[in-house]
Amino acid sequence: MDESVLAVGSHGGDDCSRLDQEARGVRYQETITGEFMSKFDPAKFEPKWQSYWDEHGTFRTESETDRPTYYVLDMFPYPSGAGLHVGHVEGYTATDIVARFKKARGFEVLHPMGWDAFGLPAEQYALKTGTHPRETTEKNVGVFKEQLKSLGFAYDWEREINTTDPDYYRWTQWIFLKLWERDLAYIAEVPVNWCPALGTVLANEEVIDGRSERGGHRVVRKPMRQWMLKITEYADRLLDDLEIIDWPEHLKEMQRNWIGRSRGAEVDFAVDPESTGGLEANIRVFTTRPDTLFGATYMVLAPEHPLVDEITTDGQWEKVKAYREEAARKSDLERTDLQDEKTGVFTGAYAVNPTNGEKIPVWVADYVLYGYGTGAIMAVPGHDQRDWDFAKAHGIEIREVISGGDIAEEAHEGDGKLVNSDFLNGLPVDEAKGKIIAWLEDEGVGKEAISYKLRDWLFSRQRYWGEPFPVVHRKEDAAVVPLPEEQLPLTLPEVEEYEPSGTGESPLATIEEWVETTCPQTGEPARRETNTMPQWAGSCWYYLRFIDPDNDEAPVDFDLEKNWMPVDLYVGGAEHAVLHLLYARFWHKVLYDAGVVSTKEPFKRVVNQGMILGTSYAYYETENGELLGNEGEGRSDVTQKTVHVDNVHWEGETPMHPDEDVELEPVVEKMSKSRGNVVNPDDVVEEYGADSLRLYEMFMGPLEQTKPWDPRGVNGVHRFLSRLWRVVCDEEAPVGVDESADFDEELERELHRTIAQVTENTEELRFNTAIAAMMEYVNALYKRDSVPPQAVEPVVQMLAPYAPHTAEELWAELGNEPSVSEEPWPTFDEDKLEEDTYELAVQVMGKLRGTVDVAQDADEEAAVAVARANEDVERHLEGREIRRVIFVPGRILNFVVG
RNA sequence: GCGGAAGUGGCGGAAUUGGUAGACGCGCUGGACUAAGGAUCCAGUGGGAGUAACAUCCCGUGGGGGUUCGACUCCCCCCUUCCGCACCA
Repeated sequence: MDESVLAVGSHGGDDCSRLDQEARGVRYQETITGEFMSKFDPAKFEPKWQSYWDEHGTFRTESETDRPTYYVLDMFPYPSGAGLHVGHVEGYTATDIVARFKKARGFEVLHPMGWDAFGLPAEQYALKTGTHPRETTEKNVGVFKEQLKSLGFAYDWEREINTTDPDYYRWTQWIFLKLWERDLAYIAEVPVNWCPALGTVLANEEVIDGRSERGGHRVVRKPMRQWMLKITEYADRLLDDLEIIDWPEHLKEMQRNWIGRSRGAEVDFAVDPESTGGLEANIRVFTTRPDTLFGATYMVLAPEHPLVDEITTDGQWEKVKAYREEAARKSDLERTDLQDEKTGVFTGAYAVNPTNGEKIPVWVADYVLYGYGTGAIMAVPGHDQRDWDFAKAHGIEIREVISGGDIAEEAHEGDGKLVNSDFLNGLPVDEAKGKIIAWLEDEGVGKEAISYKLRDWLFSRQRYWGEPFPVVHRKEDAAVVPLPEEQLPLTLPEVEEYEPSGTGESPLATIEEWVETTCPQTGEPARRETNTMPQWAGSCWYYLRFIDPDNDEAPVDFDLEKNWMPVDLYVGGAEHAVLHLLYARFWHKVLYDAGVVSTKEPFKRVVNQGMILGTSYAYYETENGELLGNEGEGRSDVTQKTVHVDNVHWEGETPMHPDEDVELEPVVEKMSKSRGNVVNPDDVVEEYGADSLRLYEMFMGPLEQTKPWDPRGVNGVHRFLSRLWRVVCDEEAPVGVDESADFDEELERELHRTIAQVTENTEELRFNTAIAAMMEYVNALYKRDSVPPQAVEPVVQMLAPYAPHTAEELWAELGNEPSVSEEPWPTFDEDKLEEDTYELAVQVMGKLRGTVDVAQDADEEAAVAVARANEDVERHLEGREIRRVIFVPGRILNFVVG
């Protein structure tokens, strides 16, 4: 028996102070305290084991190993000032269980953690307080790290990385140079999402409903000089390689939608020179329905389309100009949602339909997007609802070219036979498509084409707190010159002001001595790039750096990469389903092409942990200040307000407003500061210990599912740990561990069944049912007076990944050498799973009429004999003819009677 | 509107190559131990009928049809909820 462990586990310490603060009666307090401390008290041993793992390097990973490798990764956090929330804990616990489990199963496990520490919040805090983002970041990282350690996660902290560390972003810059060398990075003057409040541009993905994803500020379109990455060049591979990875379907589907590949044709329409005063021009459109070409009755150019300037006639110029200006002022939001009526203006020009020579009017309308396809369309109102709406509004002809619908009522977008289409008449849609494409190609006026929703990645931000671009702009000839590799990292200079210049340039532009430099090739005067990279950059490749964090020759050693990649399991929030995962896949493929890595895809398996919801307490306030309870729900003249959870006044089971006589309504919703329904992991750890928090989050339900937090639920798992604790440690418990206790067959069978189920469930990430199985087993132990150590030790070993501190403590208490984290996973014996007999369900006409015990190897005849000896069964068979007997050994016996 | 996922006790959830629905936990009810219990232990807990009690029977996995000896599980139609995309030609 390890005495040091015992000593920590028993009386002593300063726990009284906490209870003092709770202002309980003195006598009550003493009794409770005394009793509590001889019981299960995680605070007494959790920190001890955390130090033990640290000191012994229990979870250090050997990069070079002969054992099979397993790489399990969390989406590393942005270290915000708010600290860790229960959603982090959910994902991190899941991976921690897997890491510890795989280690016990003989794998060399890589399970690292780091910080995605560039980003807006630290910079905005700097704007407000003048604190350097580096300081804010360091402080927040400290808090996060302490929180993670307090939860006992088995990270190899020697591999900790931070994206803001120059030794790290040196390689982010290096990868950028690879992109540049491969012609995948370029500068363009593009209309961007400019957010005046944040003083920066945002990527399309960072704009939601016309507002910034972070902070909800207004976003407008503005043309600016920007860095772009040619992710579109990889669109096909990003789409096709989804087939070779094991991701949840919804996630793949979101990526497919985002890439948005569609097959169709590009068709050239000549502008009729007569309508434009002799100007010759060509309008190229993309369409997925070339079969409807004969039904095109007008064309539309996006307002931004450059041809608008050329073809608009003098008579229409004023109107077109006004329309374009209005469209430019509108945000994307206004161009879509707020607009029922489709607006547009006629340019005065006509185009010629190549199939029949017909002249059709060319309009400008903002329902056509400049960024998709060619920015121009042929409009077929008979067979496209959007065009139909527009044609109706502007009195344009609607022509039927596919039969089967009623185009007077709505556009017919489905299948049918071609009509009014010359040589296509009579064909179904599919065949017509093939035939018209062939015809277009023969005539040289069109070809088969593929279009994508995916656009090139807007890769620069006008911020200070990001990776500087490793390039200079030579003044002489405006050439963009990359820095040579040996000059990396290009570090961020110190600045006085974090304020963006307001014109769109970053604060870096104000640091003369940094900006003014010379060209590394010619020595001529040059300016540094003052944009910085977006936050996604650092997270695009961090999983590689964990494999080889101290390498100063390369981002990652090629052989080590080969040994560890791809990541076997990657767990994180669904909010990164598109952006981060798509960008990281893109960079990985570029690195693959550049020979830096050996794998085509970085993440073999991805799992999104479900959101944890909180309960808030709502009431409703009318315009004149009257407060209503749930009777206000759904009324349009009221505003929903929330009472902070801590301020709810409980009248028994009823939540009441603290000041008014109003009954509150519990609402289960996403946790947010403003709702006052955020559960702080630190509080739970303090009250119940880290193991109970871990266990509860895993017991709540399936990992991927959205689940409501039940504050009483933690109690249940805490009770379970406490029960197991008492079996081992409490002499007054109704059951104790005793060397001489009988390890009977029944108990042994229970144990082996438990091992089988926990093993299988853990492997499949079904932690909730694994925990349930362990609970059942512990309940079974409780039915006895005493149990032998060999009946308890395996369950302690299986508990270790889930509740590691408690498991370590019990393992030592059972007289074993530390640490249980170094022990192999228990095995089970197939032969010990089954009894000699089993309970067979007997049905008559499919209804359960009784159960009987039959021998394991009973055949149908034997089973029927036993079943018919059962009164209840026999009663239902009485006087009826047995027409058929269905016997599935081990499962069911069913009599079909006449 | 389109796409994806899902509807099971008072609550979170178990159980699907079709085979005893409701494991495990919360909550609740009763009892034990107590000066006390928000500790612990024991028992019970889907709904209904029935019995002195035990039996026993009927209904039941969002709704309606179907396949089958047998359906939470498979097929068709409908309803609801959540998530994502949203004028992508």
